[in-house]
Amino acid sequence: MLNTRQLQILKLIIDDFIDSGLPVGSRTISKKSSLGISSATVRNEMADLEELGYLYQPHTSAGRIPSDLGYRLYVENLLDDRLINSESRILIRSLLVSGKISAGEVIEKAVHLLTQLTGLTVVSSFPGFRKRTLNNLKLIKISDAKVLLILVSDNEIVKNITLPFSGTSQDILDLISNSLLSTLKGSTIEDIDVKKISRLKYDLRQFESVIDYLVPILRDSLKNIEEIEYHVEGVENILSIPEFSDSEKVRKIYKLFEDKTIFKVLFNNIEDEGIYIKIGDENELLELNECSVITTAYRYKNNELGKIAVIGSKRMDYRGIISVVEYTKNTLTDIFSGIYL
Amino acid sequence: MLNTRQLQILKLIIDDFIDSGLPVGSRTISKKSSLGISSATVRNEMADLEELGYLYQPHTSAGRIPSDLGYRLYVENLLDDRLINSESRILIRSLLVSGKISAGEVIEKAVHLLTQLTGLTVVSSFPGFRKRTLNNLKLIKISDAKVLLILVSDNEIVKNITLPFSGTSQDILDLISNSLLSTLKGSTIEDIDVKKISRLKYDLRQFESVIDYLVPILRDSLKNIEEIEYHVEGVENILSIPEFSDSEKVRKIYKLFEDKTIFKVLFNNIEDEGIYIKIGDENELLELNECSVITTAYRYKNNELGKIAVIGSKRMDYRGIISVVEYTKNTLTDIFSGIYL
DNA sequence: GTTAGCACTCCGAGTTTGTGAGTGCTAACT
DNA sequence: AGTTAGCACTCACAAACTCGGAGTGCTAAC
Repeated sequence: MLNTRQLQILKLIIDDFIDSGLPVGSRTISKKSSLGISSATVRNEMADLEELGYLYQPHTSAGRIPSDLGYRLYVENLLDDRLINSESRILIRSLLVSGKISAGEVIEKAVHLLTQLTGLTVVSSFPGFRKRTLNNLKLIKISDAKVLLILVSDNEIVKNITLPFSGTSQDILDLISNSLLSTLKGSTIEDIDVKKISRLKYDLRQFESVIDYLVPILRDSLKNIEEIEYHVEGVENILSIPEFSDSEKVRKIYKLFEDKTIFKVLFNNIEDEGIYIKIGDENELLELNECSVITTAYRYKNNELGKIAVIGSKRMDYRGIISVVEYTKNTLTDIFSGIYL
Repeated sequence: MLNTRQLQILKLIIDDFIDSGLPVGSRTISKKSSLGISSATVRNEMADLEELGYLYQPHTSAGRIPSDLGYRLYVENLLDDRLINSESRILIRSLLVSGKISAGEVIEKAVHLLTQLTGLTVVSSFPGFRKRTLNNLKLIKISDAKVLLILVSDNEIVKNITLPFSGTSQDILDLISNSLLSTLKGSTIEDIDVKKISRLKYDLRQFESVIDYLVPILRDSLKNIEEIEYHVEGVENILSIPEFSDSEKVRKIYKLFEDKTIFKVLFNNIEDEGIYIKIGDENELLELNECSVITTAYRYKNNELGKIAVIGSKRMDYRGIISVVEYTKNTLTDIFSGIYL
């Protein structure tokens, strides 16, 4: 569709705009280009590129700015090979020594690192809990009126749930814990239902009244378990996007991140480990239509996907950020595949 | 020092400035005041008040703005009786039905409510953990390589600590848990030391090698326990303070809240259940010298203090906010004193 | 002690002006 | 046919200017 020279010019314009944030004029390109081309010629090409929708002018007699379509072409065809500098590589790779800490903490660390390295806003999701099978379980007495239920899934996620539950001792709770565990171990969390729990009554007939009391509480609590855990960091970096100099817009974005339900939308359609890029209006969330979002998924124990999104200005350094995100994703996949544990 | 009329005028000026945010002129006060006083007279009084340091002019020929000293006088002597509207009262009182949920969750809910009611930034601290005595403890196997240590304090705080610990079964962990608990129950968390833990070796001679492995890990983990838990909400409301239209300042504040060590400074010197007010430069943290901070402490189980701070513009509605904060504090104290459990 | 009156100050909003970067178009050149 | 020099034109942005209004301090009279 576009000839080589047009592509070159488009790339130069976008590179320059990403760098400066100012509309790019024909003279700038003429001087930068190694084609030995005059500004007049560049102007002609620019007019064509604008007609095709890759560029636009904020006003007559201003230089050009890439449109969303222009960025799209840029990220798909005009990015140089992804490369990641060795400092970043070493930093990210340091996640590997985290065999000692929990999976959730690894993700937190990864999000923190990505925020540092990109200077942008980073969001991650951790694979679901409800569909996992139960591996361990304990009831722990906290006070006369409260008991803590600890659930451990096969993917090492731990959930603490506080239950209102009085008049029992830790010894009885231990017995109930063990019974519960032997009944439920291997079920998926979402499959745990009253029927299964009720079986307890027969195993532990001497505590029937306790069990009667516990069952409905347990059922309600299990229903309320959050499906996915999210981590967010660097929201304040939104402030450095010039489009958000208006503080009302910034507040909207903040509100957006406070309500974690929106992350479902953010990670919608991310179904493999590829790098997904959404530019401006391509984002479903219209609060983000001045942003670009780079998303990918890491593989958790070969069968589930955790997700990572980096949110920044449309003028972000796509090449650098994609490479860092990709490297982080691969590292996480490696860690969770167990190779390095 | 100041006569009644001067106080009245100062109050009118500050009320007006809090309302409008614009320098207040003599004519405005002359019209508002029920004293039947001309603007010229007000001007004379204003000149006096300025000389005494309670007011200042942003420039000649502008109206007056209260100085930090003026605000100080205002909050100490000129506030009407604190009153709280019944909707707020009901909302806050609804925290009482939270006997079912954990203390930490109650605080979170309270912080959320305060953010809603004040429209400002709210920070809270929850009483220390290290100085509490240990009430319960469990080791739970998460995977082949990881064990979760659950600690429960006498004030119902629960800590999860993941330990790298391989090659053992839940049965052995249960035995160790029980031994550990009987050894440590009643110690304060910070008093748990290697000597005490080592006693295990003699109780559980058959698992000597396991214990040898566990002790140093446990010791290191206990050292790293966070003293105090903090909750923050509504940081985005900082954006609506006009002094923070400069986005660089906002970033600084955000950075401030990311590093929770600063909360220690914030809650420094708050040692009883009174209402503390810091205005502008009175704040130790110079990032907050355009803000006012209202702080108080709720009583936790009669012997410890949790703390609450509301951070907003110097132009905040002191009366309303103080009353809401005070009512929340009292409600939390009631809840944790156990009266309503 | 209070107030009317007045000269004075100064901000801020609106207008004017000038400049520079950029454009599109045309005509000449290769 | 593609490229380029040249030129008239456009427009945003910044600096300079103008002007009205809100507010002041001071003085003199009440």
